[in-house]
Amino acid sequence: MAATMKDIARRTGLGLATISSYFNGGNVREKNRIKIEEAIEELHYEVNEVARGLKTNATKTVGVVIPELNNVFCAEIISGMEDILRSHGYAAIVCDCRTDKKLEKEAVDFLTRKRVDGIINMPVDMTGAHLNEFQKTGKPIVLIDRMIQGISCDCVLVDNVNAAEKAVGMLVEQQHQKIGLIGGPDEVFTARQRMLGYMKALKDHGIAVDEKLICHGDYTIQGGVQAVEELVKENPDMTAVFVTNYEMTMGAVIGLNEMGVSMPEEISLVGFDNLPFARACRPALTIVSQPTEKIARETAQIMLERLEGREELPDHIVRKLQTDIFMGKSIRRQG
Amino acid sequence: MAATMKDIARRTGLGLATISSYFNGGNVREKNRIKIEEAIEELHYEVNEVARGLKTNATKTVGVVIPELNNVFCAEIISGMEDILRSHGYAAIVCDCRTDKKLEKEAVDFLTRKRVDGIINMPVDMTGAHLNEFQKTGKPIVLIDRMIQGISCDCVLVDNVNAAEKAVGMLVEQQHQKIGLIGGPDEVFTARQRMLGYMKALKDHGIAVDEKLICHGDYTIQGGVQAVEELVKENPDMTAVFVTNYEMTMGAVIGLNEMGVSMPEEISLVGFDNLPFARACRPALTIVSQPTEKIARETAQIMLERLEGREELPDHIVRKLQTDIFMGKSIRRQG
DNA sequence: TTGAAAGCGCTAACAT
DNA sequence: ATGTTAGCGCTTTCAA
Repeated sequence: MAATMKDIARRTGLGLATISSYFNGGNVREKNRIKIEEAIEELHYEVNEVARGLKTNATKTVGVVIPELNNVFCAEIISGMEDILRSHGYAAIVCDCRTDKKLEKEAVDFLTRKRVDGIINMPVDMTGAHLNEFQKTGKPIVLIDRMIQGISCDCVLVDNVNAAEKAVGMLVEQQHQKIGLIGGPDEVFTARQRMLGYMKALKDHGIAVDEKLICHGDYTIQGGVQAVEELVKENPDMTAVFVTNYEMTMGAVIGLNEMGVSMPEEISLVGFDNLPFARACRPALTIVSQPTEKIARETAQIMLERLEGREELPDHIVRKLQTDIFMGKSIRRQG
Repeated sequence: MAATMKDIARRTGLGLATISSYFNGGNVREKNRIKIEEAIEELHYEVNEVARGLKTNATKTVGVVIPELNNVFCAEIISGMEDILRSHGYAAIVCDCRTDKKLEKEAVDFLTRKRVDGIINMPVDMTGAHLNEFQKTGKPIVLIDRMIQGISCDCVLVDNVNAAEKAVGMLVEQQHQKIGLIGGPDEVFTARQRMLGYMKALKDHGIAVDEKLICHGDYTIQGGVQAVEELVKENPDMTAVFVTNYEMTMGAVIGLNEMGVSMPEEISLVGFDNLPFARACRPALTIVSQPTEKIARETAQIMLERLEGREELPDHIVRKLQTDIFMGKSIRRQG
């Protein structure tokens, strides 16, 4: 069995409170401090965070619930957050719910039982039902990427309407008129926002929205392949496509590739996310690039402030970040 | 505050042991079971796993320490493992150590304090020093992808020598002789294995190993870019390259792209990992494909057996999995 | 500064 | 089948 504080107390002849005080930054006489440190060394003592958590009602652990770890956008954000959280002594329990509402609810309940100090969630269930019970604990929730109407909590978002607008605007500037959209599932917040931006850009330039040019993918690679195939088949006059997430962008490139449709000669393309992939394509892809680093940092910081912050914070913080465009060579000037 | 078992006891008029028994599958009279369930419902009771963990000395949590979450190979494996672990009631605390030995040691100590029931590790420090203390707890360790000499524990590996041999063999069959290697850091186990396979393949076909054709990258995208640029510059007679991980494969494709070197006309290429990326390239890449799903499953299963298994297991299980080749069009027949 | 003791929420003997 | 009780390892009053 691992050594306990009791063992240290016995070995040093000191009381439990003194040892505890030592670990919690209290004042301990110099010679006792030395005795304690020797005992720790010899016994290989490591604080038992479980016991501490039970007593203090704080586990120094935050739960992270996301739709797919196996999705570069999510992985990058988690990687960044975990780094910051751990450097502040917090562990991250990551739960991948496979874009499944039932699993998402289960994950939140699971984390509730684990008594995590807070939850960071990129929500799948847009009703927020999965968070209701947890919210009653009064512990902080930070939502990433997608807002939920009914839930009042902090939120780190990306300005997706603007992102899509800029992307489609660039195509229009190059004289494209028949611009296809490979959108995401209609129930996903970001997908709706990006669709909105697409429509806004068209309308602002006096181009009519054509339903036939809009295709709802499912944010997966295979979905992107299918969508682009469908779009190309159904719209011989289409000259450009805007793809609204990374996986589908990759899928669209695969699809064009395998159909033998040349880019940008036959079809111009603006994709989403993942700079390295954009650079690896031939020709390099023009893409919307999301600030994953910044999302990670903001989210972790807000969570840490809620957990540790002394000063009063506003009721719920909403941060909206802007995207960049990486200019590749996948857009051809039309006409 | 959250409801406790005491609250349920009070509300139902039953004793603590009965409630505990209810939660742990003991026998409880039907009418009491109903009373308990009503109380749970009304009080929104959720078991406190922290308290349970303190008592049972088992946290139902496993630690996962990896070099980079932001690396598709790692992300895929974690995603798969987490799924299986959670479906068995285990949480996964993921620690990304950024390929830093110091951070890796810190992560393991951190997890030790958190009293995780076991650790899954894709090791960075090949001396295994970071695991010594944890191993003294007697709790299970499962290593992924890289074996450590000094540490006796379970291990799920990929047959990387064979993988590289097959890959290089394919190039030789197409009459390539001057085959470049973009290898990984020399201190990484898999990198050495892949290098071994490369050499073995050349020797078996009577081709002399040329140091100038070997380049050590760092397993990153940017490293791949640099490596391919160097190799192409230094070796005008080189006709093919074998790249030994996904990030560098992407980097190599970017490099060729940006140098304007055509593939496979000027340079044939065999890459590593990530089927979708291979398909998205033009032309599609021929790659070595690692069984990430299977690695995840095997690892999680071994861990679960160590944690729950009644039957006696061998001292340390070593599983070695085979790779596949995905045939793209990035190899040109030479001469 | 240090020690004694209570208690966080749960499980597991043991007794009934 | 159910109740009583001790104790997991820690923090935190309260006294000394």
